[in-house]
Amino acid sequence: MGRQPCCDKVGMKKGPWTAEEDRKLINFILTNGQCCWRAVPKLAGLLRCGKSCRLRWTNYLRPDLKRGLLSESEEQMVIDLHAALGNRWSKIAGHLPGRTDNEIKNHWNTHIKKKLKKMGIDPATHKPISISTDQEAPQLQQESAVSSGLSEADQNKGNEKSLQSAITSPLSSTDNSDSFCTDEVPLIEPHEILVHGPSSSTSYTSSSASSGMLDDKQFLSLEWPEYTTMSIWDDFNFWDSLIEDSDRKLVIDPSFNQFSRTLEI
DNA sequence: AACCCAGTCAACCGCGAGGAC
DNA sequence: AGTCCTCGCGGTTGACTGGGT
Repeated sequence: MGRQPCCDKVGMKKGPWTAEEDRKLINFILTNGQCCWRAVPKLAGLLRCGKSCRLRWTNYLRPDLKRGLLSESEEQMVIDLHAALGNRWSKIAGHLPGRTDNEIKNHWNTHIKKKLKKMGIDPATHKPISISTDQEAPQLQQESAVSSGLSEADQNKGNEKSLQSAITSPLSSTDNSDSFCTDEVPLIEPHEILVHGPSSSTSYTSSSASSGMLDDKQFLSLEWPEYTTMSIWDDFNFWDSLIEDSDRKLVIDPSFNQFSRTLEI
């Protein structure tokens, strides 16, 4: 029996997403939550396969995504995690809140690989490419290991274990109690996304929002605002605009995995 | 101005894991 | 136990962009 295609390719649209498609998908997910992806395009009125919808959402439309280049500390963390985990991008992404596996993978292939090679480090093994030809490499590698808290022995054996030491100093947290288990992909749990109101900082946390949880009664039905132009993120980040709006909170309904924008009463 | 080329990144493809039946 | 289905992952592709000539 042949493998079934992920979708009926006839009539399916491919290629870049249009603003209208984005709007439809966002609308649908905000209204219905993330359910069976296969059903999403049909229900949302999209001529896309479910896989494409899921990818678009997770890699681009999700509200908890950071945009822009990885910071130095994020980059260092990617290097450390890659040394421990290899090309397990989703695991690596799990330790970098707001970053996607695709984003990290791309960044690795386009920036970090080159950077490491320049430093005389083999990006695949994280070892010096050639000690005789590049005297800088050992020192640099040592620096890297020191900064990450990984000993060479750690790197050579028990990668999963050594990772623990690497990830207990995540950029995202000064409190180690919040560090992630390596086997867990700490995608932001719905109940964890919360934009604080005027009383707190404008930033939102993906690691611990317990102190800011809202009562269920505070959820109000969502009305997606009328952004009529192209990709609503292109000129400004819509979610940021929500965040910065001190009168509103952005939360996800924990029971339905459903986004709701709530008004602070 | 036109062309070429390398870099970047969004999106696609195919596979494996895991759950339901 | 076997089959089917869905989802998620990692590798790859290809469109787009900016710099160089």
